[in-house]
Amino acid sequence: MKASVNDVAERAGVSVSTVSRAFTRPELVSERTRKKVLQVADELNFSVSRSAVALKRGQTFRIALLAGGHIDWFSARILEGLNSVLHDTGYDFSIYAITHDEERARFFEQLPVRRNADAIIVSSFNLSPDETDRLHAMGIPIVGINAVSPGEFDASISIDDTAAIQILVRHLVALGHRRIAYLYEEAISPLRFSSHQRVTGFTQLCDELDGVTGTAIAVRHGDDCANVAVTTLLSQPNPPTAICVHQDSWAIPLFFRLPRYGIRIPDDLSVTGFDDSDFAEEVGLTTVRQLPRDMAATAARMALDLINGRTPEHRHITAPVQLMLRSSTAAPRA
Amino acid sequence: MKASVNDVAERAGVSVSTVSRAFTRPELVSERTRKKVLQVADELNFSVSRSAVALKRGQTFRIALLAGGHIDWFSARILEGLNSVLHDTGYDFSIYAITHDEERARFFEQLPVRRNADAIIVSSFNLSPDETDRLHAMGIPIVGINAVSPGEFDASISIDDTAAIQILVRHLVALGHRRIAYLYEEAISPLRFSSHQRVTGFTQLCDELDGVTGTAIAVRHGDDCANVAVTTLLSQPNPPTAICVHQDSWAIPLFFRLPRYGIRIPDDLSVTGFDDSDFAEEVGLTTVRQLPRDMAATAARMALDLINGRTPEHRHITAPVQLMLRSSTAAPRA
DNA sequence: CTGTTAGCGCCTTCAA
DNA sequence: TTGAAGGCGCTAACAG
Repeated sequence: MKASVNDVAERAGVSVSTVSRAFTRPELVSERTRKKVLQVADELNFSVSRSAVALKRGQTFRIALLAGGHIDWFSARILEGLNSVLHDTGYDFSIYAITHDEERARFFEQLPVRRNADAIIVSSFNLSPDETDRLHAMGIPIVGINAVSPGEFDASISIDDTAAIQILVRHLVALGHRRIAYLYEEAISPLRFSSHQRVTGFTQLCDELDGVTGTAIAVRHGDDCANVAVTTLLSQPNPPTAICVHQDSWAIPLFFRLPRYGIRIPDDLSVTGFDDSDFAEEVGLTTVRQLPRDMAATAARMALDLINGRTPEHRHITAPVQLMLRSSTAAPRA
Repeated sequence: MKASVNDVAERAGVSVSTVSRAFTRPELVSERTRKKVLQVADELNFSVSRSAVALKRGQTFRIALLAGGHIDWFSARILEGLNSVLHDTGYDFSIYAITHDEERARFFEQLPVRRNADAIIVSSFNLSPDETDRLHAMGIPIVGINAVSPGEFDASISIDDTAAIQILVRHLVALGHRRIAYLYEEAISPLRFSSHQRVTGFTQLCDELDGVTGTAIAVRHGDDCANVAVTTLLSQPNPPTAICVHQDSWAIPLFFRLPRYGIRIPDDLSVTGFDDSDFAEEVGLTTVRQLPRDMAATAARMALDLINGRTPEHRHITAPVQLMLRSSTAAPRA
């Protein structure tokens, strides 16, 4: 059932090293021998054992992925992108799904990755200096995706969250909006997610722009975004005329529930999202597109470079974003 | 940087076997020795190399996951569920993302999993007898999730697709609907996805029920579900009063676009989904809930049992579904 | 171009 | 309770 190089060697009448070479460096083996070996290998259902290669070469052929515990639209794209590059090079994934702060603490304390991954990819996490140090102590390359860290990653690719949110703000201001709200996720832990930069980017630009009032409103985890939105709209005489939400999926409740309470989009309220995820086009949501699948593929290539001792052409990349204009934004009514 | 059992042994003044035992069978080592070893291991940043253990034990500590190339809501839950059980037992994932038919053919021809996974988990695939045979030839346990196969899996967990769709039909019929349409995904290859059973289940029950007309309509991959729906409604004098769609996400376009053309849900048309995925509650979609995360966790436990030579308590499990009544279904208007 | 051999890091008899 | 030694399957010198 399980043939090894020895079995193949014996049956093909060659030595084990020839078998090994026939697979790893075919150019060193004569055409005829190689064909013979490959044929026998096939007959015997042989294929190279990654564990053995790993042991011999001192690699693990495993990539650790540190990401949020819930695989949302973004994380799913990240996995797809990583896999599209890494799978064919023989790499598998160790998925460290971090849901709670305790898990996070445990991860950084125990570093279970030690000696069991060739690289670690950090997605959408902000790391503290301490955490970055711990990671580096493992002695393997660390690649960040949308992960800002005071320390340095060996490589990284991220969108410019600040610039991205400001594009949306400028779009709204150009339409004539002067009172804008931003609904963001109240972080469970202070350093949780890198996208928190959007909040500060939003606030800053609104402050700078003459006559523009920007209000950042925290949505507690588990709270309903629509309730928060309506509360905001009803709690002041001059409510915002536009609401930016942290990510596209938050806009769904707004689209469905606001009209029932007499608030039409975009007539009474403009709404913007973030991500350009699956249904954004469907519902006509103005948003900022990022391409996490592509970002992850790039991150994977950089990781491979670093693992193999090559220097990636670029080590720190800013990924492009694009404003997607749709029907959820319009000029405010007089 | 990379300490091995030898380093730990030397520094702790014991033999390598003692170090090994301190980790794998602590009960065989005296309290004092064990503490000493663990302490030194910590100082040296030691942790057991999975590659070496794998080689020694003849396992791989990898699980192959065969699934669709796009990680949708369902696949993401599957990954979460598998990882929740398998991660802590030292298992990583080899993700075989099958997008095209050629990829599928290549997979079954080359069987790259050979000797590089301890089990294979097949999610949402229908396998041909040939494919099942090929899989079995690898000599590792095969566990199916929502995967129906003429051959046998070593273990499986699936919902009853036929029963599930029929619950929805009966719900609609009880409300008074007599003309019902079912929008299903036209399979790219005849054996593609197991959920095709829903179509036959739908058609069968409608045929059986007196006075009920069921129409199954194929939606081509990439086609817009809303266009298909409106076409259906306008192409006959007595159009359906209810539409069942293949999965929740297809309902989103209906909710958004139908009202613009004067079709209100549920007043003019009842709509049902399938899955109870994230936004279903938000938009008030009547649907059937399945719990893929739980199913995957169960599948993972069965896989572990089979890998370790244990017999799972149940080998073939039918997972529960539940009708989720919401506001997208109502009695048809006279 | 091909064969021989040592050893990657660990576990597991077997012996003490 | 601990130690010594072989070998899991493969690759990379080194030798021929």
